Amino acid sequence: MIALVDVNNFYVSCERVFAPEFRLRPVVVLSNNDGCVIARSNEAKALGITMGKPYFQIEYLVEKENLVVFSSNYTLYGDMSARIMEALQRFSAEVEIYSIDEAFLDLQIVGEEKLQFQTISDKAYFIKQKLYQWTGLPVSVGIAPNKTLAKVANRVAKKNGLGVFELNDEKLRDVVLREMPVADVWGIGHRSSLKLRTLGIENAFQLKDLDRRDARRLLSVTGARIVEELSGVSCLPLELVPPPKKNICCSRSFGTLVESFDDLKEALDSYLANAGLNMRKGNLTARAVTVFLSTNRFAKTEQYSNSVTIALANATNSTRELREWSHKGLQQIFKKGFKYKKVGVILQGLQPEEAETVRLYGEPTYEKDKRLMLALDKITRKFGRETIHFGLPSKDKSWQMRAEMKSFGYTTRFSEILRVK
DNA sequence: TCTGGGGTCCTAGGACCC
DNA sequence: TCTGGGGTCCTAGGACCC
Repeated sequence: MIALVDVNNFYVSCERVFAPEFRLRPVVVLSNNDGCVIARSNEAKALGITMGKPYFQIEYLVEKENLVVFSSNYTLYGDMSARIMEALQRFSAEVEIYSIDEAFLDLQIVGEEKLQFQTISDKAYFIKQKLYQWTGLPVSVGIAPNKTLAKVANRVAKKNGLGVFELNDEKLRDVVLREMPVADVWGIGHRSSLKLRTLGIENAFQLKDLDRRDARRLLSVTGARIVEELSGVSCLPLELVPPPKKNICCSRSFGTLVESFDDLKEALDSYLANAGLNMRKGNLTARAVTVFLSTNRFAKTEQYSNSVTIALANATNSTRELREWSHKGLQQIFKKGFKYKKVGVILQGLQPEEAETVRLYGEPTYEKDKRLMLALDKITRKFGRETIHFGLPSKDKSWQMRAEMKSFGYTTRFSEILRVK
């Protein structure tokens, strides 16, 4: 059996671990720049706050409904995620980390556990209790014969008040699928659900019984697999080892609009530094770099957005080299007179460092770059991202993100450790 | 005033090869 | 007048996920 374990309202739950006084109040976590709502407590959901809601539209609820608001604190969430994932490994040899707050497990009762657990559900309750004890985070567990149905079961687990639900029996499965809108099925998005509606398919049970050829034609192989899985066939294996990344992207919206080329360049440099660090962490090199920028897409003023991709003669993981290319790219697409909201960089055609070919020209410089990057990454890891970077020390960084309600790095910085009064 | 960021997979069509 | 068959690689756009 496959179990899907996920943390309830993950970001909110992380905040509540260190601010238990907010356990009964409506809480939301905002996206970068304190832009949109990206996580909600059940109380916040009950107030009608939807996912992706712009914060300025619900700000009045702070006064009116005692709403608690946090800027996102990814260092905290990443660390809490690592704790959950590490803990899960103790309960199963086969764990697929699917997202920051979800994992699929091959769930079995093995060896001495037979004395402890009668059923798979018993074990799931035990896992749930232990995770809460060890991390302070509440999880839900859905159990079923395959991943798609485990997702379905997880959804029931969230609603039934128990936090655990096993979906094995066929009759029970059909009852549950009938209750489930087709758009809530994993892999069926907005577009597909509209297409399905034209065929009169409204719920997951009807989707399960969709003619296989229609499924293939309408929803491609991805959809065909979903239909199979809903009827109990397993098509999606557990991915125990994460496949290597193909692209690494880093971009941010600015705290205030940016007009000057130099400011854009400075922002781009900082995103590239981040992407480069990420790439080298995976021992990868890039064969192309894309730079993109855009004005505020919600503004009523004239819009401009553009991107350029530069294919590199040699794969590289040198931030210094990539920086030169990205500056050339930025120059190509920058148009004076616009107020920019966002710039970003994508490293593409990633391949393992070992696959690098010897350079015909410039090899000595590149060798020096490699040593430079090693030193740079070491310093960054030890002292933080702000310690050392390419370019001139900046003045005001008007482009930096807003994050006015961010909690502390409780678990990752000694200076910000929780104090008990 | 204020509206996120980072990914993957699939398909169709074009370019090219023998 | 008639104009093959089989394949790969790349890219853009669409759709989806958290």
